[in-house]
Amino acid sequence: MQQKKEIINKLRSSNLRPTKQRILIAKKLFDRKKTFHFTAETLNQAVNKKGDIKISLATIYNTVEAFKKAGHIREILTNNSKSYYDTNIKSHHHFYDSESKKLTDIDYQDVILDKIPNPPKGKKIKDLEVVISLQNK
Amino acid sequence: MQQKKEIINKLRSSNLRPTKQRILIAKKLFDRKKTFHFTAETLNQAVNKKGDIKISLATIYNTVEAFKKAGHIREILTNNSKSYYDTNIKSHHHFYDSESKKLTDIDYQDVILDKIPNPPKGKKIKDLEVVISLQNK
DNA sequence: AATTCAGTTTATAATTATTCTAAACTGTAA
DNA sequence: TTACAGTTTAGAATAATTATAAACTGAATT
Repeated sequence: MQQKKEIINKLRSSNLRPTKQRILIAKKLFDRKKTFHFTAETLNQAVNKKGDIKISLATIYNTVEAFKKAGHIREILTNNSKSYYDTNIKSHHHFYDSESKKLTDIDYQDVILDKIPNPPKGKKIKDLEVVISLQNK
Repeated sequence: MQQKKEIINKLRSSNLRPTKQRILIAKKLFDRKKTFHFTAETLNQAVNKKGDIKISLATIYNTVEAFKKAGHIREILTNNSKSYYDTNIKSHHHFYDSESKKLTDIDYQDVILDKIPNPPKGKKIKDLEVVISLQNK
């Protein structure tokens, strides 16, 4: 469980002023046992469900972008029109269920890459993602 | 080089009436040596550049969707807001250059997966994609 | 504690990509 | 040649996201 102080430090350490809104969003995102997959829409619902304070959708977008830039969350590849994010920032892989449009983490040790290509000249590898699309049997 | 007849057969075989527009789009897509990566926007430009006939953007979208359903093209995972497609329909992988927003095919034999996870109960694997994001050195 | 001000939030407008609508058009089967 | 389902089209509608600019606020300075 992340204490408020920890959250404030996390924000401060990435040059994000710890505002009421950011603290509340950070709590929703990081104060949980399992990692969390979300879109701007689902985060907005989660954050504005309870009485608390009302956070505008623009702030949801701003904050998600700021957290992404700071490396606190990462964006996941899908071919859905919405952007999906994950609070698990370690390099890892996903199942994408095209029926339910839900993502699930794949345990890191369950994908083993034996060979990966060299990047083109002048480029380096920033990230490698494996996405396994699922369909009903 | 795909002859007009071949293209018409391709369309017919997937129950797509071979209209002027579809034939022209199919030529642009399939009558080339290398596989082709495109978005609705770039395809629209490519198709409407030359004098030929004018194809509306709605038809571009309709046709891309129809070709995708028929399995003549496949959609590629990116986290760009636009949809990217590939005329290479064999399962294969990509580099995604986040600076130029360009995709490049990775030779099939250059990625070797040694282990992949079992799909969840009731689901089967539809596709597996590896995307390697690049950044400048 | 009051002041200051850059950083932040907000409602709303704007933009971008895509899908929908419904009228006009066209390939093809009869 | 006709008839009609399938297709195309312009333009409207929608969905997700980003931009704008006014109001607000955290925190450094007085």
